[in-house]
Order: sequence, then C-alpha cells, then structure tokens
Amino acid sequence: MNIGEVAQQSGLPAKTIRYYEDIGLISPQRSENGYRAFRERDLHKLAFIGRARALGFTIEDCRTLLALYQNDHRESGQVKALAEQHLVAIDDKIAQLRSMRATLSHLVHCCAGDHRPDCPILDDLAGSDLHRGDA
Amino acid sequence: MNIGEVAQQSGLPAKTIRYYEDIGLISPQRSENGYRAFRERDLHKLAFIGRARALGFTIEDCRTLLALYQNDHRESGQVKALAEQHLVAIDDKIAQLRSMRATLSHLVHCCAGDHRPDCPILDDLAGSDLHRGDA
DNA sequence: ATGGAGGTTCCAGTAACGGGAAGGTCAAGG
DNA sequence: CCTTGACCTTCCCGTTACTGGAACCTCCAT
Repeated sequence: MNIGEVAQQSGLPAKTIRYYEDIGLISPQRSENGYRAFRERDLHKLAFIGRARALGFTIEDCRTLLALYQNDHRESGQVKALAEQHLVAIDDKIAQLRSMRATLSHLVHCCAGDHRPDCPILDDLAGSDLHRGDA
Repeated sequence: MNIGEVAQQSGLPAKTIRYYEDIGLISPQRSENGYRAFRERDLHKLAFIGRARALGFTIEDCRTLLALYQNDHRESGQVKALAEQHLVAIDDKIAQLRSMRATLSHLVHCCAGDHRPDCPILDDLAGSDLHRGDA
C-alpha cells in the first residue's frame, strides 16, 4: 500500500503519517522506487494511534501505549494508570474551561452589545472593580 | 518601574512581558541604561492582557480587545460579539473533552488494572470490536 | 574592587502537525 | 515516444504563546 491508500483507510493525513515515521512511531518498508510500502501491521498501528489521539493522548502517551500493546508481558495496571492520569488531566482542563465559561458568560450577559461604547466586559478586563464591588 | 517590579505587580513573568513587547502589545519607554521603563499605563495594559488571557482569549483577541478598550468610539456590540464567539469556542472544547472523558472513563472502569496483560483499553484502541460488539 | 541581583539580547525548543516548493515516478492517452 | 496529471519524495518554514539558557551589561552594597 502506498501512503495515499493508508491515509484514506486510517483517516490520517499523509503528512501526519510521514510525521509519525519521522518521530519513530512507525517504520514502513520502502519500495525500490523510494515510496513507503505499508503493510497491514502498519495500518493497524496507525489506526491504533489515531484512536488514542482521538481520546486526547499525547504522542508520547501513544508511544507508550503502543509499546504496552506489543508487549505480551504488560500488566493492565500500567495501561489503566496511564489512562487514569490522562483522565485527571482532562478533568482539570474541563474545570478550567468551565471556570472561564462562567465568568465570560456572566460578562456577556451584562453587556448590552449595542452601539454605545459602555462595556462591562472591557470594564472587567480593565480591572475597574465597578461590577465586582457592586455589593 | 523596571521589569521585575512590573512582573510582580502584574503577575506576569518578565519573559512574557518582553514577549508582549516583541509582538507589539506594549511599548514601554527605555531608560538611558537600556532598561525598560514602565509607566502606570503599561502596567494597566499588562493587567488587562493578563485578565483577558486568563479568560482564554488568544493574543490576537487581546490585541483587538485592547484596541477597542482604547477606542472611545467603539461599540459594545463589537466586544460582545468577540466574547460570544470565544464562548462558543470554549463550549466546543468542553464538549470535545467531555466526549473524550466519557469514552475514556468507560474504558478505565472496564479495565481490571491488575498484573494480567488483558486490557480492554488496549483492545479498544486496537479496534478489536470485542467490547463494542458485546450487545 | 567585587559580588550578586537585577537587567539586556538572541537563539533554540516546545506539540503536533500543515503548507508549499522542487523534484522523482507511474499509468494512461495521443 | 512524449506528455499530462496524479501521486510520491524530501526539505524547510510557520503555527501558539511562551520558556530556558547563554553571554553580556548595570547597579548597589560592602
């Protein structure tokens, strides 16, 4: 298989596949013409990576997960630990975004959004304490 | 004020403040010795940027917001539009993270996490369809 | 005079690719 | 046989918002 077909089947852009080879995630063979010659195993690996990436794992996590996957003597505890760690990181991000969202949403609702220049959003960013001290 | 004091008062690292000058967000004067000489206005601007960044606005958004803030003829609708757009982006990110979280959390709960190699997480990443087809 | 805490510039690296140039290869068509 | 177009190759730069570090300068206190 050439890279184009692998790209289609894995859903990953050809550029990304080449990048994954660059950083040593995959090592496809080469044809005599210099083209990458992918086998089923490579495709399978790429699909694996694609799914891990879709779950938000970093490339380094993917490297680790691939190694565990290919290691018959792995312990599922290692995988679970990695996944739980990632879960915590996701929760942290969600919490941070929700905090931002709450503040921003409040400000948006306070802003008339008309043709006048008065704007509680800018007031808040400027630290004017006008609405924060309105109690 | 030298950069150290401004860093403390604004809560931004000195490196970041220099970077903000590099990209033209601020333009502090210079003392004869070559040191940056910050005035109150600069500090105020930096605090403004810091707060906008804390709400997740990009640097380019900050540039726009600063310009609006300094423009007496702005219309609050412009600010509100920018904020609402950002709010949508935040919501998108939260939705994506929650989707990841749901899948990952399910997989983690399915995994024994012991010393055996069998691992539903890896099975899922490998696309084995074992648990997805268990209905 | 000297030591240390500040300041300065510039360069490189981060994560994970994407865009685009310059050029080789292959299959089909005239 | 030649060309055209699709596909492949490598290589280098750009992205976001900084961070770390080197090499060097300046100020203040002892």
